[in-house]
Amino acid sequence: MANEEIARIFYEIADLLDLEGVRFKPEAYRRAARTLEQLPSEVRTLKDPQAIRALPGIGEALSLKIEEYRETGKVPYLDRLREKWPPGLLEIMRLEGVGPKTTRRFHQELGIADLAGLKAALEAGQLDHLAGFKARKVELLRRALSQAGTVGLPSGGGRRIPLPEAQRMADELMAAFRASGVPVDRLVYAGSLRRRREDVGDLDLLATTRGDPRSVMEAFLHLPPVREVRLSGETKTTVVLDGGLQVDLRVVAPEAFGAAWQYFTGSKDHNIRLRTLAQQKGWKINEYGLSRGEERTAAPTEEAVYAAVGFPWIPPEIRENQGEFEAALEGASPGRSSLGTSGGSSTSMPPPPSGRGTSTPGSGRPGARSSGTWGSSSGPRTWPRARSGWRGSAGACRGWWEGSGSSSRWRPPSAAQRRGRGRSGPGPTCGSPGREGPGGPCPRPLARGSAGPGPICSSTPRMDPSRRRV
DNA sequence: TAGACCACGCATGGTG
DNA sequence: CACCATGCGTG
DNA sequence: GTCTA
Repeated sequence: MANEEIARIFYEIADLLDLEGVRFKPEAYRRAARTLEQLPSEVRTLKDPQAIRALPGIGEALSLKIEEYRETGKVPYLDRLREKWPPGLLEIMRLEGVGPKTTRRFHQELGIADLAGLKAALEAGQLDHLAGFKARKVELLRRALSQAGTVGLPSGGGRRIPLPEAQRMADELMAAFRASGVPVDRLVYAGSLRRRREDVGDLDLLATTRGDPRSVMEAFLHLPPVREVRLSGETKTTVVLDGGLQVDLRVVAPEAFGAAWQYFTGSKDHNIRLRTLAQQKGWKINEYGLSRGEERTAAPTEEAVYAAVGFPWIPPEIRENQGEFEAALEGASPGRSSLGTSGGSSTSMPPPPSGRGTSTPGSGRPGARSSGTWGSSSGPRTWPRARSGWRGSAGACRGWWEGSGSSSRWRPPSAAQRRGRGRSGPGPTCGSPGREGPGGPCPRPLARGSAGPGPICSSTPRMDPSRRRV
């Protein structure tokens, strides 16, 4: 019995609980599901209940359910939930841009129970009478629906690609991006690719610039392989490539590079843990740096982020909240050693051989190496020294600086800028059919090969069916 | 056993 | 028009 | 739901 199986069950329970509007539980189930998925493949099948109970995010109740499933092949709790909701609702909820709230409204207010019903209601114009649903949203829904039919759930969406392939695509994309001549200072990849997961669901790129991030976004949107623009703002843009791969780009000021890279690399659970730990020390961490009250500390390096919370730099490969924090403390405190023990793995420890050096600290730019020796598989690794007392420039690291040197001027991303976005900005998503967004036409309108009467920018694979995140 | 449960960006629609 | 809340999404 | 104070 594969852990994946249980993970899927937990994901489904989470979705159903979401439908019910339950708070916190859904995330708890997903957290547990992610933990199960990440167990080292050699241990795909766990035997000792106690060991399971010790895994992060899995407590009394969930370990019992696991045990239950193992012995009876069933999880009654899930069955009960399933009885309460038409199965079609889950399909609806997986539509792009449609979440639990919207799904429940469809069901409760319009009696919609599945995709077919939704489509019918859409064509009958029933959605127009739904509060909060105006032309724009209806159009987006129409798009999502048309895609669900074609590329839909089965294999089209949610496909994860093997690391090597993802690496190639990232390299190519970054090269093309650079070649476009944008004024990006640093350009690196993050996410599960940087964590060297076996396969990745999307690409995460991070760039820094001292100039106007909008011009960076603009250039990105027009890269050749970009098929569709899902959303695009001043600091964050999401596109879909021709192959169906989603790529997220974030742009921050150089001063925030470390914080942003850390955040964007994840994993989610690692980030939450780190931020929670920071919280306990009175710090707040976000992708722009650290803050404590009015006090603000930028974070040009990842080290600075970890150091603020009292940790050495942690290699991306083990950032899964699977014991790396505990291990880091042991390694850092004189006297003890041995990682292992805690809960799961911490196995995949030794980073890839420095061979293609790109991966770890440098990610494509070895010069960015922010740490000492973490290579050579042998011996107790030397955790990079945590530099404490590091202080960055004051002021939030959001927005960007105009000009440079002492004359540089801080420009927060304000409403004024959004207004000014007028003709030159990226503009919202892809304009609705008939019109173009303020930012001009979508790159590659009418994607080639997009089956069906696709609205602009159509044909996009969907997320993983189980809504699992990278 | 009570209480907390990360932190944020973008798009949309509603309000004044 | 500016502003805010909401929903969905990212790690 | 889990976890911690």
